[in-house]
Amino acid sequence: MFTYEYPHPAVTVDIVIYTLRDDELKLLLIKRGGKPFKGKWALPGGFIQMDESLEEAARRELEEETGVSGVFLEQLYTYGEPKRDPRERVITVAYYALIPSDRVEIRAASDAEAVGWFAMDELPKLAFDHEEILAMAHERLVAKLDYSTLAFQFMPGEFTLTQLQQVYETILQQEIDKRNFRKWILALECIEETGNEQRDGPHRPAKLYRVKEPGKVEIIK
Amino acid sequence: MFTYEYPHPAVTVDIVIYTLRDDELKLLLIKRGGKPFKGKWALPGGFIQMDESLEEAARRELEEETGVSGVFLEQLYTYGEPKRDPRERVITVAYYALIPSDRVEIRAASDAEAVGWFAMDELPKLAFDHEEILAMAHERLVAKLDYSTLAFQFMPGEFTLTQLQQVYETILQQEIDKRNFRKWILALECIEETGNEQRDGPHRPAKLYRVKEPGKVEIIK
DNA sequence: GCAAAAGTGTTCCAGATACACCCATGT
DNA sequence: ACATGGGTGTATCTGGAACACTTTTGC
Repeated sequence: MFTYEYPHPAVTVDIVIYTLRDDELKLLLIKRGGKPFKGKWALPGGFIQMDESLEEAARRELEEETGVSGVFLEQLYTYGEPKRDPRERVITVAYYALIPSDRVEIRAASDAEAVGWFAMDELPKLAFDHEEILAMAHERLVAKLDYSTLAFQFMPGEFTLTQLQQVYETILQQEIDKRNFRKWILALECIEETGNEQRDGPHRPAKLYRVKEPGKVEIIK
Repeated sequence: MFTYEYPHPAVTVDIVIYTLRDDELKLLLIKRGGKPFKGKWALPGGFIQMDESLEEAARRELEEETGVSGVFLEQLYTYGEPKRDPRERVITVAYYALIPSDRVEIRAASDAEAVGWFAMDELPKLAFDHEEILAMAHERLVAKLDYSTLAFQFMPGEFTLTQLQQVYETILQQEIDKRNFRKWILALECIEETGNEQRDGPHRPAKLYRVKEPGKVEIIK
């Protein structure tokens, strides 16, 4: 038992975990195994521990649910409406994470009945205020695609320009001219040819590229 | 006394309160009257109450320190390093506020020895991690000046284009071409002539403008 | 009439957009 | 040989940047 002179809220982290799969933007949801909202889908997350920072808490939860570490993770917003959790006052610090398409590996965590990747257009109703969190995460993702090199965080170690273009087209939901896209992306000087080619059908092989500084997300324009 | 099954952090809000005064960007600091960091300067802020939202807490603190309400206030970032406060685990949700130059009125709050407006180049050493908060607030302010109509939040009800230009020049710390600035700002169609003029010296009077939708901050470009 | 700030247009350049064909391969 | 996706260049448009003189007033 822990006792304080003044009331304290509980603090959680919730994470919007994005990846690209089957040419669709997908995010990870867990089916809640406990109260409240038992049986409803929700963002992965949990209570912070007293000896870890907020980002450490988010990375711990991320790894518990997906097994991945070292991926892009950024704080999104903090939600603290007094009644957002029916149990007690809970303030949640929301993060969003991007997982490269070749590192997806779901692990069912103990406190969830089920885990699943959902496309944006097949989302179930969510627990708490998680739909609001999702809306803000998506807004941020779309915005950052435009003014930063965030999209590279979805790419595997080697990729073709067409694959990269599909990432932009999938998230922005609009077609992009191939020549202009290539001119623009190469002018950023953030990627380089690996020298390898990908051949996967009756057509000319595609050059493979890699990101020069994989961890880095630069502001552009 | 308040008792919980698991340990809970304390949660505070801290506010970076900006205004423009004497052609300088200034922010409000308070001299701490209590422990920890007694006698040091810090951002205004305080513990959240259990029945108010985070933004309500920030607005309450803002009004306690300055007397103003209804001004621009936006969440900045949440800081939660385990040791950022020596007393106990304290997580702070930082906000920043912009006060129009004609509404500045300091009120000394009970928990502060002194209150003062500081220019960016005359800041004292600050308590806690408040310098980090300030750095992020300034970064956000400068960025938003470029891609939104945030600057209007500093303006009084009526203002001249030269005054508006000075706001940009002061915050961005660079000179702007008068003709290009006027062309750009008028093309936004966010301000309109009031019909009044300001005459204040041996020169041609300046037209006065007002913001069409004073509360609104639009994303531009 | 002079000093001081307000007001006003045009040229130039760079970056974004629009657009269509040839290339290398597997079957 | 043909079907498939990979790869490339030019003309145009648009928004930003550079730049100097006239206007109105108070003294």
